[in-house]
Amino acid sequence: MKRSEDTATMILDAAQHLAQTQGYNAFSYADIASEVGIRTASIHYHFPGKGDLGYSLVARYRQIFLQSLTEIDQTTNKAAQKLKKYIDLYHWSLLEDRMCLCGMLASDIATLPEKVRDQVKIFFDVNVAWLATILKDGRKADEFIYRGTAEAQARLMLASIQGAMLVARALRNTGQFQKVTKDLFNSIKKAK
Amino acid sequence: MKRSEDTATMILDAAQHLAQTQGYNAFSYADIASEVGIRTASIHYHFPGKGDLGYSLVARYRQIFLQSLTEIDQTTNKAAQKLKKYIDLYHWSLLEDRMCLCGMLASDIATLPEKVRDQVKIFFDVNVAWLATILKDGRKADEFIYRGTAEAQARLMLASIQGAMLVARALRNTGQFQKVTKDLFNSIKKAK
DNA sequence: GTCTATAGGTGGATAGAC
DNA sequence: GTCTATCCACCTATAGAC
Repeated sequence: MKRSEDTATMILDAAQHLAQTQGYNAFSYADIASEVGIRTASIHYHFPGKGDLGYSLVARYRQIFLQSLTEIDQTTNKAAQKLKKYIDLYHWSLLEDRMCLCGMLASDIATLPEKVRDQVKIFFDVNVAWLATILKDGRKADEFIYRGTAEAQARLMLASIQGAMLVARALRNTGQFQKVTKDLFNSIKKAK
Repeated sequence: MKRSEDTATMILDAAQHLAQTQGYNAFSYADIASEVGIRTASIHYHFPGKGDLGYSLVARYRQIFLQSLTEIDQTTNKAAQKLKKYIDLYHWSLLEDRMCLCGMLASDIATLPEKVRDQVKIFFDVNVAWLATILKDGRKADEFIYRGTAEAQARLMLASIQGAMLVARALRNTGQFQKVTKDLFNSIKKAK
């Protein structure tokens, strides 16, 4: 019940938490209202329908995620370090028992409004594009070694990370995620 | 509206289809009733609560999946061939726009009854155990090459395959799944 | 075993007072 | 902007006739 921030933000925070832990179809306006400490009618004032809420949710998530990627790009030049920090982004989320928001929405994809679906798609495309750049740079710098195109490897890594989160949460075993992503990292890391 | 089979089976078939395409929280007894051509009360006769239905659903899925694995073991001795057929199991599912039932339930894990959760966990454990055996045999037979333990590699492959389904469905691109799993296969296949 | 009828609860959503 | 009050559709579930 944080009362210091503006309501729209508090609603989005609560909705995101619920969406990441339970899924799009498992939370209600009542759940959000209860977490924020307001009434459901107030939510409708800020987000007329659940579709609007979902759209704003993913749009904000994408934007913040993109900022994180930019920060990673600025803090180091080593591709291997960048990749580790990228994996950490997801790891931190998992430590709070949160799935990636878009990984979660991906499972609900058939029931999402078109505009929300598009946002999820864009999120994955951005991830693949960023990863492909890192992988390409890393191979050029002799840090990574892998067969095929950088984009193909990027798609494999995105799928593996999302799947690792999904399975680790089901097994209630965060360590599983760390092991899998470490092995994934090692599979392309060039031995010194 | 198949009337030839027994009702319980028809209910499970419809529920499984809905669960794999929409998720556990996105389908109702009314949806099943409509697909089967009966009333919701009839479903409650066979499966008193949704938890009972969910449990029976995963238990049957596990059993049928295990049969498929046994069949694979019987049709070939080549580890590489077995692995390909294993991936095909998931691929066929995806061609009908179906996620793996347990991958889908994994995303809904926080909202599932305890007994359903346990079934999902067992499904993943069975997958890892079977994959680990194949990977071990394949390495011994000089078909596969990978670092680390067979079990670690098995966990990576399960996560990658589940994630590949998740992302491919979100992007509405089945070809993506084929590419990713092919690259995954090639990453451990020993060149002749 | 399947039906009709219905209960009690919750879903997203709106009108209008403050 | 937030509230109370309310709407209707849908949810899971049960009782009892057939």
